[in-house]
Amino acid sequence: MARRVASTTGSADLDARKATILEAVVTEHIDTAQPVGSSSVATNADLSVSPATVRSEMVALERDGYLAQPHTSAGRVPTDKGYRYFVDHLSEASVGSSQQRQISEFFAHVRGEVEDVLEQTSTLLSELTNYTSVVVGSGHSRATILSAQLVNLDANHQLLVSVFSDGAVTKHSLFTNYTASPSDVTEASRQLHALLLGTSLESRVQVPSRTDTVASLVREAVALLHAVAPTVDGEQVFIGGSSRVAEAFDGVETVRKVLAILEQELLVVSLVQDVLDSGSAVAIGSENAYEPLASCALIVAPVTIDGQRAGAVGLLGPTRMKYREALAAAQLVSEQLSRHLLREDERV
Amino acid sequence: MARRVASTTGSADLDARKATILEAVVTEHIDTAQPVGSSSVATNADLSVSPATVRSEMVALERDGYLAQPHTSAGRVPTDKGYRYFVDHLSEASVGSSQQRQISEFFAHVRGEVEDVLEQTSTLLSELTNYTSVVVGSGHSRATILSAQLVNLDANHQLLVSVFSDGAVTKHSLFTNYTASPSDVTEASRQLHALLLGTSLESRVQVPSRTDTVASLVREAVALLHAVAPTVDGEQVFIGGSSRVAEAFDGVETVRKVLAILEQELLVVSLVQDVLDSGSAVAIGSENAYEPLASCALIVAPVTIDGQRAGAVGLLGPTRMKYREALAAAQLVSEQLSRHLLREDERV
DNA sequence: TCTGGCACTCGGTAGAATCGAGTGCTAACA
DNA sequence: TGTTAGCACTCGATTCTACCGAGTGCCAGA
Repeated sequence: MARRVASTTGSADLDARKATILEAVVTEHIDTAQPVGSSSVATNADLSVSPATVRSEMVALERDGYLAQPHTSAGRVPTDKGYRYFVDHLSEASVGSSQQRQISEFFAHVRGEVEDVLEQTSTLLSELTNYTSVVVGSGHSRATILSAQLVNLDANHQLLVSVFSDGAVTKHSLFTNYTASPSDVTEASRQLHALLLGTSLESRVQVPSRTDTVASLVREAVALLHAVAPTVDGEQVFIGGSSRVAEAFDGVETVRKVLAILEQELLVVSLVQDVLDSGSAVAIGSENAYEPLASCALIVAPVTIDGQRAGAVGLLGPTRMKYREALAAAQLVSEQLSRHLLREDERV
Repeated sequence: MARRVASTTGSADLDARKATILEAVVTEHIDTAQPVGSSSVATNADLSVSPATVRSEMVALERDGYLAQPHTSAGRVPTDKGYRYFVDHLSEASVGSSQQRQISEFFAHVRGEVEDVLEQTSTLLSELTNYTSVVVGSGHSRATILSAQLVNLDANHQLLVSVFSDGAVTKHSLFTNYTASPSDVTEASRQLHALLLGTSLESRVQVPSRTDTVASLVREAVALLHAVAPTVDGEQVFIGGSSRVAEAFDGVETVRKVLAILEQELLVVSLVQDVLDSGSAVAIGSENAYEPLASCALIVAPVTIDGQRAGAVGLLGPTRMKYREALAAAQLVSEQLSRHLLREDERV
């Protein structure tokens, strides 16, 4: 398991007692949102030592950057590094059985287009956890093309409609500076279909080199499709429960900043991708590449089809979020979603 | 112009001085978010009377429900009825020239699919006004069908892909409890295309009554398309600048509630529709059918193509929003958008 | 190495005093 | 009759103080 921040200071594992204390502080702070004092740690965590002992350990933990004091004579609060240690040493937890049922129930009955499933999944995840959820559906560059056609909207404006084996349908406008007759378009559409059928967006396709209208249409349509394909443009982002941002923070300004981020799909995609690349399942506070997320944690679980990344599900909450439950929920949902999409895929 | 609330108490127009005072109170309160006192009205509004006179008028305005006092010995605040009067008697204002340029600029250069245009329009509107914007694109029930095809995803799962004259592309999954061979699907697709070409979703279509697989496929596909069409399902909603909700209110709880509403597309559509139906351009506070919007105002301007409602643009802000500017912006954008869509449409 | 004891810090809360914006009322005035 | 100046009054907001207590750091003793 990655321990990015912890490793930067070269610190090894904490000894058992420090670890227990850190865990107690994190747990209680997540629960109460208040600084945690030595005495409550001494009583709650079942190490039979006095508050004074806990205190001296806390001093050490603060020195090493795991804890911080809002001000003298207040309790301790975990730092990002403290949360990081906590998360990295989290005992695996499974989601509650009622939630488990809710998830199975959902995937057993959900039906319809992939987009709808992804959107509903994002709502599900948000309702399960009470955090804002993010579902990213990656492009369909691996899917094969089942159908491609050109539809004549206008003498200079055709619509390229493609259907993919994963059930996706895309449309792209093709504007030409020459005029194509309806019959040209029909013929181009026929050729295009024959040409692209069974290929994927990653395939090389032999386009006609002739210069007549039909050939030009075909050439431009293929180029259009292949040009747009590999960009992030293909990524679909679904945000669920954005109103929960307002539950997670109590400063209106923080809420505004976080919402502003969620509005930018590209940014969200890249944040999620960063977490996936980091090798960890969570980005905590300043680990997020984006400053306004300093008080947020982003949990991400990949969605795969046949071992291929097909997207990701994520949860965005405050750094003091309930990592154990949220991680478990994200993981379970991503697994089930992967399985669900695979099943859809295999039908082809 | 409608004066829904005002008319409920049977009150006629206010006399000139009361109107001036009310306007002054509303204007200042919108600006400062503070209760407005008699003296500042006396100096700012250019009726040459003393604060005492203003005061006695304010008493009357409060009695009639246009103003309210947060507590004794505070200034006055407009009620929803007060805002309503203000809005109904608003002098027409045009948007600033720099904004006007921004809007023309936008519509001169925007290109691509309708959905993209609508989404970008919503961003534009939000940036122009600093309020959260709503753009609703209505269904394409009037548009004629340019193409319809069935694509075989699976023995029991076909995808119905339709292309409309307005450039819209829809897809619907068709699950059958019988098995259709690829050639059946191809044939059904051919028939379907011939059958639907040139019709609109409102047209009656003569479906084959035979019971063979192909006919069944055709019949079910037509039914599927026509069943889904007239529902609100066809409405597309684009929210722009949802983070600005957090700017408009300072209670996190209010922000949460409003965001929660914006998450429900159907609700948003119906709210917008309500305003359109009301005959006014704005729903203020409790005029909104939905209680959590009691502190919000919703401005709506219809988008039309050929006199037909094709959607709407809206702005959601606090009741103390800048009505004049926001109304002007919404109106101008809706006009330009209508023109833009019409141009797209006429090309067909 | 741990612990109990203790002085100390400092944010939060409660209460009192004060301030002042704004009101309502009244009596006089045009 | 409508308008105005004057004035007492109200009440939220602000400031100040005192004080409480949770929590700390340190130290001496077990």
